Amino acid sequence: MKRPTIREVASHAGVSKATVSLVLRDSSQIPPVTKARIRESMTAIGYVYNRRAAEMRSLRSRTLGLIVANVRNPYFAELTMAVEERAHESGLTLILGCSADDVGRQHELLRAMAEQRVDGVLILPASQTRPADLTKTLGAAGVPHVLIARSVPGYKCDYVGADNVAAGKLLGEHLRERGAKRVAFIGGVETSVPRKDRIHGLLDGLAPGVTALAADLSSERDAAFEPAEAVDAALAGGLDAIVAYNDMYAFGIMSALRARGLQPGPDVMIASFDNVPEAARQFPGLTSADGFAEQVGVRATELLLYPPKAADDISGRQVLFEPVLRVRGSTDPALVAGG
Amino acid sequence: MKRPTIREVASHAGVSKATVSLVLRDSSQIPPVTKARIRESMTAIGYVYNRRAAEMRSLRSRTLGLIVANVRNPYFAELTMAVEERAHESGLTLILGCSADDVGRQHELLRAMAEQRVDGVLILPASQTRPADLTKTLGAAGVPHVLIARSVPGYKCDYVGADNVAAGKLLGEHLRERGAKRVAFIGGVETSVPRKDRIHGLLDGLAPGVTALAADLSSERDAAFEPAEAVDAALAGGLDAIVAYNDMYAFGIMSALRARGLQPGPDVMIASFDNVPEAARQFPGLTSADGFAEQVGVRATELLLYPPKAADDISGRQVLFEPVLRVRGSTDPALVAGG
DNA sequence: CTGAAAGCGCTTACAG
DNA sequence: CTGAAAGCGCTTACAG
Repeated sequence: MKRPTIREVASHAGVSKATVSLVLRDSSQIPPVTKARIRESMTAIGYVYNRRAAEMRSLRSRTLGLIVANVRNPYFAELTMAVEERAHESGLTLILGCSADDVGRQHELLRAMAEQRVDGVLILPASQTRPADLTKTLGAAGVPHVLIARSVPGYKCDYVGADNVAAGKLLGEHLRERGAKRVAFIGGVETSVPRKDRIHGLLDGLAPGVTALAADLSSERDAAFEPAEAVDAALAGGLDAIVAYNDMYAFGIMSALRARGLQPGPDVMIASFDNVPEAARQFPGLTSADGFAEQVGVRATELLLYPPKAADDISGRQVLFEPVLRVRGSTDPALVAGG
Repeated sequence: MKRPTIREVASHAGVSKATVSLVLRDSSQIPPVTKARIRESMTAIGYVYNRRAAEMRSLRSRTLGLIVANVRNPYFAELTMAVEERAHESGLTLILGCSADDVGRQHELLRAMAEQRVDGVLILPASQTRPADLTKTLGAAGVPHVLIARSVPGYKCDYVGADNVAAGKLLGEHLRERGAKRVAFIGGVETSVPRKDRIHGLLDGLAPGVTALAADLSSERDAAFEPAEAVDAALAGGLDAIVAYNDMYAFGIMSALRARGLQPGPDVMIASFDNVPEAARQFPGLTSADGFAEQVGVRATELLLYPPKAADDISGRQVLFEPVLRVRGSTDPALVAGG
């Protein structure tokens, strides 16, 4: 099935291809009457603009790539929607790739996006990503890009995310105030930068008081994370609070606690990071440090669309969101009643 | 920044453009030694394949469009990931659009995808979609497409989704067996086809026994759904069970019940549709009819990639998944213990 | 205000 | 085994 081109439109309307092209872009050079006539020809023969051909000639793609590990985590889902909306507003088409936190898969996606000549890429790097992984693909192809939510040590470029160190500290201080004595950290991939940052901040926030973090309780788990196992190990060590790497881990941990007859909150405090909407819907509600999913997505897209002036810092702009703690029943019994 | 083209590669390697092109597609016409030499030239000058140019010439786009209302609902998130993975396996790039269940937005997305010359579109139609909305864009442009999860009355085309009528019936029978006497249905958009199907099946499943559905308790809500309000209305009518349009509504309803001092399960049974992973993590676990998110995504992608033979039915293939009910503590106190 | 020609970066026959 | 030419569907100067 051959689709009509501007050539067919031109001959149907009795004008040249160039004139049709100008009408397509609604040029003021063409008188309204002519425009109307040519547009009638378009609908008459069922013409559909071929944007890819146009973009090839003008050497732009009006396309934006987004790579996330996974869209099942509500944090990334929210972020993805924010990016899609912002891209759509700017007339850009969004290409989505899910890396499954796998560097090989991520590499294929980056390559495909470079070959598609995307105008830019937003990437939540897989946790094992090294600078060379990004240099080889994005760098070599000269594709503008912004890292989101996870930075890559030793790789300088624009970055947007929550301030994980500050958020961890806030959480640590909160638990100390709530009287926690022994706190375990559970979840996250060992190599993850946000994980290190969160633990770092947490220790800082817990330290000033008498509260001691039982560092040996800090369970490190990979993708095959089994909450029951981690919770058993933590409980065996004796503890009164658990900090999860993020809300998704926390949900699994809460369920594991209940299965052991323990009430999250009254029996063991639990708190985490991201503050996905589901955190508020748990029973009891889950205390969580906001991850600013939507804001991160929007700001990252804007950074990509509006590159820095020559005067700006070339070594990479950093946008960090100040932490906000959403305190709920999982660390404050007074808030368990619901509502 | 001008990127090198096959022309540069050709002159660097001392061959013609055609030879380079053949190497790019790993043609067996070119001897391995020549290939190796040309590939060295590519890396030497930093050549990146321009897939869009290639596709324009060969009149394919190797691109697939997916339109969902929103990816925040874990059901659609799961479906989106399944589609992305399946597309990636077939060497296709995924373009994602979120309609926010808005027909206008959906129209813009469909138009953009047609202009991008996607090879096909998977669409979860916005609930207000009429046949003309799809005919004008996809039909006129001759873009192959498959509807997922929601059909459009009066529009014949390939469709993949759960069997909502059968699922509703299963749920109705389950509640009848559990001794429900008065059941309210809450949530969903009034015009939604799955909603009608679910209610239809539910009534069928409840009917054979003495159980009576208080039809007047069936609250219809739009995007501005306020669970508290709906729950109050339902409780005022007197009831012992609530069926939610889907799990996301159910979570809000459970939270509203708790805020009123009612235990989901023991005090008011609650069940819903989709069976997103979060349903199992609620406390108590939420009884839900499976929505087969992953399977729906995979099958729909396959339908798009492997169009029917000429001999097949032209009026649209239908793939309906047989319902499976996941019974949990929200309708069976024996299962509340957790685990 | 409109047209003829060149070209975006590839692939596709067709020669040799 | 390799090259010269035409063309995918547009846009972009440049004339007139």
